[in-house]
Amino acid sequence: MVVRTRFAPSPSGFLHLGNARTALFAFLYARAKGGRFILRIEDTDQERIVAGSEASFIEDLKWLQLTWDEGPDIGGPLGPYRCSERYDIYERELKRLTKLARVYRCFCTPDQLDQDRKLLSSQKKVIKYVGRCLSISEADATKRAATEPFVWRMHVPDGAPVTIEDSIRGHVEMQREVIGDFVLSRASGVPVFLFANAVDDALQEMTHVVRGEDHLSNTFRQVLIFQTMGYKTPQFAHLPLIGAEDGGKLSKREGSLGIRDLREQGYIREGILNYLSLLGWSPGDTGKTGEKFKPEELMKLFDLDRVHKGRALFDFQKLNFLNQQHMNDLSLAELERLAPPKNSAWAPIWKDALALVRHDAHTVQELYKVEKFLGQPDYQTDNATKILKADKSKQALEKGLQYLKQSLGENKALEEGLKQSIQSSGKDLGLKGKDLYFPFRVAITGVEAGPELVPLAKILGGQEVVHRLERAIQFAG
RNA sequence: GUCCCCUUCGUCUAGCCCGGUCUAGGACACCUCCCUUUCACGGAGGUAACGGGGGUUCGAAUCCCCCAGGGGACGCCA
Repeated sequence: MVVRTRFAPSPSGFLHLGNARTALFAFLYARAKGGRFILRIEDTDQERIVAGSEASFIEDLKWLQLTWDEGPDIGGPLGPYRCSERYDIYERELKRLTKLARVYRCFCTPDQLDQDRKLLSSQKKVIKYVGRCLSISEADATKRAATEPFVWRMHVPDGAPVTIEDSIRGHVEMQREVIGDFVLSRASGVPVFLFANAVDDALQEMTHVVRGEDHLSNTFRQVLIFQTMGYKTPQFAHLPLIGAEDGGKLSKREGSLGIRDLREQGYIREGILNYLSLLGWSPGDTGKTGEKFKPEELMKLFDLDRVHKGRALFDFQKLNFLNQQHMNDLSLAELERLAPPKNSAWAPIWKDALALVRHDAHTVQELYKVEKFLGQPDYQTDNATKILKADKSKQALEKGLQYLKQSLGENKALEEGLKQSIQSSGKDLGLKGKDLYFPFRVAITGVEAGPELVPLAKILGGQEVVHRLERAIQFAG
């Protein structure tokens, strides 16, 4: 049996941490089992479609390289892969279902249904359809259908509980009495998600349905559809939901947690994928230390039965760590491509500059902190002022500058020259350690912390280093 | 309100199905030390958890029951 999984987003939103993780798990499972991953656009409700949403999903999924084998853009043997292009199929299947189960027209207005629900709620009863239209005769219903709007409902008779054997949650069951007769298609004739989704999963031969836990209660109704229509019920896997860092709902912060946003903030796909895979799943003992996994490794290791049941809270710190780990695997050329110099004057030295700060950066964006060292240092800050105006700072810098000029005049290499100049200056004045190096560091960069001084000086060039030392001496004076 | 699901370090988790090997392991973060002219990287340590209460058992994080807390669903949304 070839495993087939799918990701079926509604084109009303965008790819965010929550649905990206769902897509990832479905994708990884298909890959781990040598199966196929399918993209289906769930656009049954035309009113909710947001322009550009589908394209945005496709772009972000492609960026993450969660590549699909069948989908709306590339087609496939069991298409179409967009719900809006499958209305004739839903119509046909609804007609078929009508002959297999008690499916009836419901003429209740939204207002009536709303009142029913309020009453039920006040009576502390299960909120479900009251069955008002169930008793309308077929003849009457047909007659009224000519002039009144109606929806199709499927009747759920009492009986044995509906059960699901979930890959993650195990055995789950629901009493039929609490399910209620549910809507299959709207007054407009368009099927609702519950029905269309089940039809699509069946006809597109999905073997595994991987989705969020928020769908769990829908699943009982869909199982009823699968069973009465003679479809093969897929294996379900309901993923735990992801919560925000503060323990609240992720949706509150959805705006800042879009995959697109993370990408713009400088997270790379390997880091995001690695982090997301660990949100609710763990590989168990892999025989190696650490939790860094490349996408290719995940495609081998992943399995649904190792998904955790409890919900996970999103944590930027771990994302940062893993992103940094994966950035370490990138070559300087790749880093430069991801973070090109913003100032064209820095282009010739940019790669060397990135090399100085690459291990310091959690994200691609953080690489740009090297700009701070390439640009003119600011001595006006409290710390810089304090260090430059300290007791022997000015003298140390003057001595150092003197040695450096001499060294450069003799055409010695800047790296060696600067190092010796600082040391000689220290010897002359009896300075060492931070008292000696901090004035030079601050003179050249403006701050006490940063990349190694000598390599940085090499990038800046002798003339620039001399210039900065002179400026610092002037400031100190 | 009703139904369903969940609950191990601050966070992500291993272990749970098949009770003892768990004085509960790993990762992130944090702290300490080493490396180092600084920060970081890297290396070595450390602090830190089985939601509560009953049972079953010689023995329970692991099995059973109750409670509490959290989440989800209850739409002519998906």
